[in-house]
Amino acid sequence: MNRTAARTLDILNMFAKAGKPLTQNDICQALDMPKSSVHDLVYTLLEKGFLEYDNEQFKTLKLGLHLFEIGMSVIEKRNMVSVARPYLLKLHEAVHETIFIAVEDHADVVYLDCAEERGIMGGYINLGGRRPMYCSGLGKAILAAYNDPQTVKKIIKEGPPMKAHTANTLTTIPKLLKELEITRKRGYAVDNREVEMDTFCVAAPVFDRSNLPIGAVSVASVFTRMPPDRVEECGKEVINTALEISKQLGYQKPTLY
Amino acid sequence: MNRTAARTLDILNMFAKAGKPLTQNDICQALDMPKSSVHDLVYTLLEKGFLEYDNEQFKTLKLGLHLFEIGMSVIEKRNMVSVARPYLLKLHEAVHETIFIAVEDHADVVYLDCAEERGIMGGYINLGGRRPMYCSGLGKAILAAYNDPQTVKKIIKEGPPMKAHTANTLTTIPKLLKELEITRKRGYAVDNREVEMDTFCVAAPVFDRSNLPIGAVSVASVFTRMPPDRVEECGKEVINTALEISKQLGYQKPTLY
DNA sequence: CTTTATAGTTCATAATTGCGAACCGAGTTC
DNA sequence: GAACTCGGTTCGCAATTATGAACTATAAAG
Repeated sequence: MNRTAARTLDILNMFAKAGKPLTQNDICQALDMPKSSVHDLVYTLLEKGFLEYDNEQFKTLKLGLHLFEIGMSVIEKRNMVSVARPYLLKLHEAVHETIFIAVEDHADVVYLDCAEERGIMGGYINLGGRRPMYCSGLGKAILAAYNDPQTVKKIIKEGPPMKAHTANTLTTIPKLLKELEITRKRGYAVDNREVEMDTFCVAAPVFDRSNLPIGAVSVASVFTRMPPDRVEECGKEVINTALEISKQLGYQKPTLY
Repeated sequence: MNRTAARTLDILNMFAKAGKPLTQNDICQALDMPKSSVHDLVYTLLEKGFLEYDNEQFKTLKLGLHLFEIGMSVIEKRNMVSVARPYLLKLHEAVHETIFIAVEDHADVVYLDCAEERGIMGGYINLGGRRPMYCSGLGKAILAAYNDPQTVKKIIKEGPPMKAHTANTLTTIPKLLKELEITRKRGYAVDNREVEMDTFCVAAPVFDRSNLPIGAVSVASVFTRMPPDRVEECGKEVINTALEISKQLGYQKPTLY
């Protein structure tokens, strides 16, 4: 790896994680780099608009708007999102819950878009944010769609060890595989308070023209609003929506899933 | 400037602009770099998740999802957007047109958020996208708010020369300054087909606690839907919305604007 | 099946970058 | 007001990176 390039990218990552303006010195400490080296890279990042000075505090830095621009261009080109949008809105109309669409990335799901006022979930989820696949409805929908224990194991092992977020979290691969078996039969995945005390989701996978799962759609709600018959209803809706999106993306197989 | 860092960032920019997967060779040509140098940097960008291989075509590269994550984190921290969102939705309810919120960046406005189904504007505008300030309602709202010809000149000169996008575009600084004078008196800015043949916008500036304009809100529509009395109506609404948002951000002065 | 073209990889050495130490400037403390 | 602190800047030599040329892999053409 090229050290200079790696350091440059590490600095960007650091700012993204930090969530607050930082000084050059903060970078030195966190990344264990000499001041003079940080100085040179920060200068370049400033020149290129990837960093800017914060107006509030003297000599503190933050990520430049330019990175927002680049970030948006990433998903504009992944056209699942644009194809899916009208379907997400329709699903939202139908169930009046927050709708998410996400893709797999390493052992996580990454939230790409939502239909609903942001913040109604208590601000837990940000677009661009991540969750481990094993404890997310979206993640389990995708994993179930692979229909292959080996693939599931491989994916999960790419990420950090499974850990309990709540009493309901599945923390071993056998438990997860059994749950995926049920998910496949049921047709939709369920997150029954596996990552937060009160959230409850149902989710279904989206396939592309090569019949591989490329993402998932979810209906996210709170536990108290989801008695069994409501779960069933939302499950049917989310399966339908995911299937319609899949068809738009060239999915052929008349769904045995 | 640090050449390695600059090249690394240039590669990211190139992918963002390109809008399609690229090969290492494409990079060599576009950025005039030797193959071996590109190779090293691409390797690092891949390792760090800033680039990934495209599944469709062998050995072509595209921007990694990780950059979407970073991009979103940029605006999460600029809290005007989160504060503004409910107001944008309310304004949308009131006027049933597409609502945008944008900030200034160099001589451009950058679109940060919208309320309305994406794509209703014919896909002209993407969140994260840019327009020159001089031919955008949002831009003119911000410029008018500075209330200082020197500042306006300085900002406009940061960008490329003013150029006509349509017959209505203002292409000289004196014309622009005169228009800003009218804008100030009227209270809202107008884009009367200055950048596209049929779009018509009204916009008003958003201020922060130091009473400086930090962005603007617009109602974007098409020319045929905007007779004078409708413009007046939307103008009043957008001024109100911008003011409410400004107040939330600590704006004090009871608005002489 | 040989040739040509295209894209990527490797490697030794020239060219650039990294870094310690010294320095600056603006606050704070004693 | 001397001494200390915290953040940033400068500079010359040691350490790392960049690169041309040679090489590999794969696909397309003859």
